[in-house]
Amino acid sequence: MMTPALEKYIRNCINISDTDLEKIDSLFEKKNYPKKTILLRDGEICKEESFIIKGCIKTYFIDKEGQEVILTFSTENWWVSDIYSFQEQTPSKMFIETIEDTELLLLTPSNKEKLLQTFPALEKMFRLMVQRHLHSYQERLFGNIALSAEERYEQFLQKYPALPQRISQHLIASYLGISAEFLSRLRTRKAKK
Amino acid sequence: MMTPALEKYIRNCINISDTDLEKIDSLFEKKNYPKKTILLRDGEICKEESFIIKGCIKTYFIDKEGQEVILTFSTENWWVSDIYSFQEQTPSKMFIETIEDTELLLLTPSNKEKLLQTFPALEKMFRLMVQRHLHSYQERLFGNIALSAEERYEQFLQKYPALPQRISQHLIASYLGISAEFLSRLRTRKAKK
DNA sequence: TTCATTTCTTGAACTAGGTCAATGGAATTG
DNA sequence: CAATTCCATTGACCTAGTTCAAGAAATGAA
Repeated sequence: MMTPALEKYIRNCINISDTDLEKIDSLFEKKNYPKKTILLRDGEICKEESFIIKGCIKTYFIDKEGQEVILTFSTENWWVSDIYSFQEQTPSKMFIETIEDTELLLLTPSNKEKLLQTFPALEKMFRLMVQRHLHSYQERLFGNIALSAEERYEQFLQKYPALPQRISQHLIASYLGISAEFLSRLRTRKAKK
Repeated sequence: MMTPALEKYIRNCINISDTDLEKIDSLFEKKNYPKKTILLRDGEICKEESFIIKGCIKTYFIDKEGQEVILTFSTENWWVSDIYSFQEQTPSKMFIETIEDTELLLLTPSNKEKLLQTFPALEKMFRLMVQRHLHSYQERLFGNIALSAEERYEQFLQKYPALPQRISQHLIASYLGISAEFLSRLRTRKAKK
C-alpha cells in the first residue's frame, strides 16, 4: 500500500490515479535509521533523494576549525539530499545526518529516471522541490546578512515552530550562525519580557 | 544569425545542429538597457529569464532600514531572473537592476515552453542553471556563517576576479554583508602586506 | 538509584565590525 | 567648466556577539 504521507504530498502537486500511485510507491525503498546516522559525508556521492516519513535530519558543512555549520533542518514530508551531488553524481562537500530515529523513502537515480519516464507529470513536483530549496536559501542568506541574531532566532521559530522541542540549542545556534552561549542569553532576555 | 555567446553556452551543455540553433535564437528577444535600469522590482512578476551578452547586473533585497542587500552579481554568459517568480508567475520579493549598460537575450515563459517542447534536450541546460544557482547560494550562506569578512572578501575576489574593476566598493560591501567603511579598512590592511 | 555525560546558563573580558562625522577625489550634469 | 553629487578613506567611539571558564540542570545508562 502507498505510504500515506507520500501519497498526500504527491496529490498536493499533481492529479494521479490510485493504480499509478502504487507503481510509484514500488520505486521507493523504505528504510529506518537510528539517530546520529550519517547518511552522506564530505567526498561521497549522494546516492539517493529521500522523502522523510518520520524523524529529523541536519545538513551541514564543517568549517576550518572543525565546527558544524548547519544549512538546513529537514523533518516530516520534506525531501532531503545534496541535490547537486545527486543530479550530477559528483562528490558532495556536505554532511547529512539524522538527529532523531528516522524513517525514509529512498529514491535512487535510476529509479528516479524510471519514475519520470513513466510519469512525466512528476517533473513538476521535483522542479518545485528544487525551487523551494533555492527560495529557502535565498531567504536564509538575506536573513543572515540583514537581520540581527535576535531577529534570525524569531524567524527560525516561525519557520520551524515545532523544532525547538525536538532538538538541542547548540544545533539551533549553529543554524543561526551564533554561539550556543549567546543563544542562551537571547532566550533569557526574551523570557524576561 | 545566432548570437555567438549563447551558441557557445548551449553547445557547452548539449549537442545540437546549426539549423536547430537558428530556431532557438528566434525565440529570444535581444534588448539593450542603460545602466541603473530596474528590470524587476519587489511585487512584480518576473516576466523573463535573460541571458547576459554584455554588462553587469545586481540582484538584491531591501532590508527594513531601506538598505540594499545584494544576493548576486551577474555578468556575461550568465542567466538572470527570479527563478521562483518566473516559474510560478508569482510576485517577486527582489530587485534586479543593471549596474552597467547591458545587452540581454530575453526568454518569456511562453517562448521557454515552446523551446522546451521543440528541444527537450534543453531541459538539462535549465536544470543545470537552477542547480548552479542553488549551489552558489549554499556556498555563499556557508561563507557568511563560517568565514570572517576578510575571508569572504578573498572568496569574492576569487569568484569574481574581474568585478572589482567594474563596480564600486559599496556594492561589494553590500554583497559581503559589511559596511563600506570596513571594506575600505580591509583593503588598506591588505595593501600594507 | 546512582554515576556519568551531555546540555544549558551565567559572568568577565575581549574583538570584529558598525556608526557617525569629516575630508579629499572622481565623476556626472546643467 | 563649474557645481554638485557620489565615492573612498580615515579617526573616534560604540555594540553585538565571541571566548573561556565554571556551575547547574537535565538526560541517559547500568
